[in-house]
Amino acid sequence: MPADSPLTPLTTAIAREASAVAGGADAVAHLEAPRDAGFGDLATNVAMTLAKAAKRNPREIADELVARIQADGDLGALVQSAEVAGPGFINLTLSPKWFADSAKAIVAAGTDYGRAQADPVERILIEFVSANPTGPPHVGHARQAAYGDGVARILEYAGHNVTREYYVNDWGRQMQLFGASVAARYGQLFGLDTQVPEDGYQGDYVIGIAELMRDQVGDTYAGRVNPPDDEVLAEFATRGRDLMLGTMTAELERFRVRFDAFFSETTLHEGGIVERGLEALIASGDAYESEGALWFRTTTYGDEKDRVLRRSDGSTTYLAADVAYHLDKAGRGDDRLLDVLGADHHGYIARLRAVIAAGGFDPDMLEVPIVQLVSLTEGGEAKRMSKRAGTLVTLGELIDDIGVDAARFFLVQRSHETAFDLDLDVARSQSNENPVYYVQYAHARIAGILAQNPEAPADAGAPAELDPSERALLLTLCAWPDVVREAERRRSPHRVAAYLQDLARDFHGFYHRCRVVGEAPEVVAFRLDLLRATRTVIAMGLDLIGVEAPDRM
RNA sequence: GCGCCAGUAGCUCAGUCGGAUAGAGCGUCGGUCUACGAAACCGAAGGUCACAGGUUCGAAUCCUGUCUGGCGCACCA
Repeated sequence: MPADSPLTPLTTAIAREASAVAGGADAVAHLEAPRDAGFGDLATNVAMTLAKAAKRNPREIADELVARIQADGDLGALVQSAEVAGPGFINLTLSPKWFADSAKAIVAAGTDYGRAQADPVERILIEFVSANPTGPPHVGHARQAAYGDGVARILEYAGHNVTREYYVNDWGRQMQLFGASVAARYGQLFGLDTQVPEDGYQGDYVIGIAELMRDQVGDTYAGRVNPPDDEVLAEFATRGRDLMLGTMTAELERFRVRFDAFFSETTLHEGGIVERGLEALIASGDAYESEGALWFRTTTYGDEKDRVLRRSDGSTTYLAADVAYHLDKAGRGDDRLLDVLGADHHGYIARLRAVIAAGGFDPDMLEVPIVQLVSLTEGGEAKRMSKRAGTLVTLGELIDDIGVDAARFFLVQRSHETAFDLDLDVARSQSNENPVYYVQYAHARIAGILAQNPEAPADAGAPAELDPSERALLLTLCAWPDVVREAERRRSPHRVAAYLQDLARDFHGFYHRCRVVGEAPEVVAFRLDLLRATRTVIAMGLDLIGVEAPDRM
């Protein structure tokens, strides 16, 4: 059973009273942290939002609302004090009983706290990474992987049905060049003077692929690669792809990212699906012949210019395959398609929407989150990365360097819409300057206390007094369902990371001011609930961004 | 030239369905371990929210314009 924030009943009750004050106008009471903790536990500006509709002074509305809150039996018991401040804010201080009840409720909800809030529930297909199988995944792919998988986890947590898919660009000129490059490296393993094509793949990893291939087939092709014939090239391309995809998925799995499906571009060509897609576009009038080529009239759907589908030499473009692929995806019965693309592909969005629209689907079913670039900093200086020079940092190297937990945390820490610098020195450090350990440490500390099995009576009642740090911690716990909802709605895993830092900070503050073991029974009972609730929320939050929650560090 | 993303503290960035004195981490300075883990806590300094107009009782947030940076504008993928 999905569990709401303990604040929800309060919010609706206050909205109800506010509406009554404003003569029945619709009221949404937004409860949020006040500017200063000294003002109370929560603040609401509901009186100000109603001022216009009710044509009354906001302070007047606020005064009346406060009187009604104090007069109401149920609300009065939960609210210790309510006062009007500033232009019409109402500051609320809640009773210890409310805090104790709320902590209990969160503990009772367990891992259902904040879960399954999606409305409506959708079937969602998310495609991400989709790196060409001609080289190892690099840091940019790592960010897309951390983002895409984080979004997928959050969507699942929210209750959606999610499928993760990887589109494999295993067709065309790049694959041929890759095959030729592997063939050359393979030949070199047998002492042949075979050269990687000038515009081919020069990276050393191709040697590794060639070695793996030699392990598989021995010297079978040794006599046929100098120079290679078409059949041999095709064989090397196919095998090279499979091997590269193998290391790709192994690296991603190490990064805790798994896909439900890999969709091969080649199957679209060989199955005649690309041709069928083009025919459909011609039939619907969305494609036309001009200058010897076949064009997709994407301008109809808001693109800047029309795009070529089949070149004048008869070969099809990348877009032609993507037409087939997206028509296929749109027709599978999903409610929503997410294509996570890198910033260098954002010009492609209009084309993709055109495909969806031309296929007769609602173009709004397609969402294309763009992940901005990530660069690395080390020793205070930008780490230069070049594909040509082979100084590209791979996902595997990043993991070996800073670890999966730090890599995933850092890569989703910032909004995907912002280009950012990842400071390797900070990410590497196992000290207080590393936010991922800061959060994990809070989890481990709680586990340490709970391992002592402190005991408390079940019906202890609420403490008479609360420490400010107890109030702050519980109120932050109350925000969890909102954080998840925002992260889901806006496809923003970074909100989860930021929240975890807030929560860990509140916990560490609480830890330093409040002991658990050896206090009065009702105090132990309340604080144990706080610990359990915090541990659960931290563990769930970390899981949503693919980071582990250790009991010991 | 056109389009997308951005410009907020020394650095890296949150905050942008308009709300009180704009936040965090790191860095800097100063404190705190004979009690559940100091990978921690407490305090201090640090800002013309790129700039200029506009809307509003109220703007980092909305509108217009300008400047700066990244990325993209293929019969490449």
